[in-house]
Amino acid sequence: MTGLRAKQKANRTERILAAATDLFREQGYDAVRIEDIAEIAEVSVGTFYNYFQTKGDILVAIVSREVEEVLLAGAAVVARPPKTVAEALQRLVGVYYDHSIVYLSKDMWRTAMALSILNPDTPFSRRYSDLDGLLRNQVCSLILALQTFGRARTDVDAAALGETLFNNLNMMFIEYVKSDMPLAVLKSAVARQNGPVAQLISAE
Amino acid sequence: MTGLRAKQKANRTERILAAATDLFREQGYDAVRIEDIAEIAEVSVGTFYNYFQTKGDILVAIVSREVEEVLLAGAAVVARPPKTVAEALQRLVGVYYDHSIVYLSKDMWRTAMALSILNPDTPFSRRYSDLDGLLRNQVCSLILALQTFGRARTDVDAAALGETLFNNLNMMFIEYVKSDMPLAVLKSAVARQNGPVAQLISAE
DNA sequence: AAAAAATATTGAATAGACTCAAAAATAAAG
DNA sequence: CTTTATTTTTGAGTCTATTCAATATTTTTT
Repeated sequence: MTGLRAKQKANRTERILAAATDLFREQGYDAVRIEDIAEIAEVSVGTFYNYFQTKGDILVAIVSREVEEVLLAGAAVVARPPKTVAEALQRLVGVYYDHSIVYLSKDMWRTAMALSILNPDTPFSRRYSDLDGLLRNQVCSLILALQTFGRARTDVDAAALGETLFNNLNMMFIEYVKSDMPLAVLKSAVARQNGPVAQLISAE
Repeated sequence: MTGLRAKQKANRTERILAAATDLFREQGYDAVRIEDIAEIAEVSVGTFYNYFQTKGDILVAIVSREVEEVLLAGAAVVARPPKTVAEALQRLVGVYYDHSIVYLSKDMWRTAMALSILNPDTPFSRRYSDLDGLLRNQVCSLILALQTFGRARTDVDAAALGETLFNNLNMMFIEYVKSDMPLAVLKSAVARQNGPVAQLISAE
């Protein structure tokens, strides 16, 4: 039975998250003050800090929600991968990138990524890192699936290769949010980078 | 002819950098206050801000100096690469990592990387990004050198592959500074990841 | 349903990064 | 060597994330 307290807690968490999400999107992370979030969420500053450890924490929480969506979208690609290695990789990468930018601004991504490096031991940073790990595994799974379907050579370590490919696409996403690069440029750059690997591991 | 002003400016820059380097190493980035740096460097807080835009800026400046050393060390490996692809890659990676941790703590690296993502347009962040680009090129050059020496297949895009390999080793370094992973574990993880690529591009 | 215990909220106080108008130091001009 | 102009330093003041002791609310006990 959910007591009054539990209900209020869930309610406040939701209000704070919603307020922060809106404000971060509208004004950018830096311009938003905890006071602003607290006011819109109708709680005090102190209460905000009862629900989230730091200002960065709530951003990482918001971004983590988004990464969960990305993960789901990626799973669909792994389940029915395109025929060739190059196409399959590009499809997965495209899904990742497309989903990543629907709700979150570059500013929010940049800040969240920076903060997860800066404070890796915060609960939400851990969650974010875990999700990153799941994405990495997903790329490995894709390679494995391609091997299973006879599309890729089976004499290569799928996990090792998948990790490398994921780390590359992740680092390229960082470059993207750091700059004013358009999404299309990011995608074609990664396609080009994946080219040699796709060529080399494709089944003859 | 260097006037009095120019001399004093160079002198103060040096004092501020030295003070900040020592303090960051001793106490960690967060624990050091601008006031502390200013006091040891024998300038005022305002003057500090005349020389560096932000607290993060000076850290990125310090780290950038270090990356220049790493770049030099890497050049030696590219000039005379080991015989096999796997060995050559591992030698270069090892040189990068070994040099990176001589003067800078994990805390300093973590903070510098996070800040270069957070404020990519600060002058020192640009410099840091540029240096990263040079390191990336160095990995590409290594692949190219291996191809030239007949150690690697010449039918693969060396630049594309080099970028991927660099982005991977860079991302793994981030994982390393985020965690309490020992250096040896980092190195063997990257060696494992590079395995498939080395195998695939080695000349028959 | 009153009292006691446990849990949560609150906002004034703290700390430290950063700013900026006045003062000082250096350079240039007369 | 003065005077004027230019550049630099300075530190008190501002802003905002974060803390914490007092207060209020909810739950448990009697």
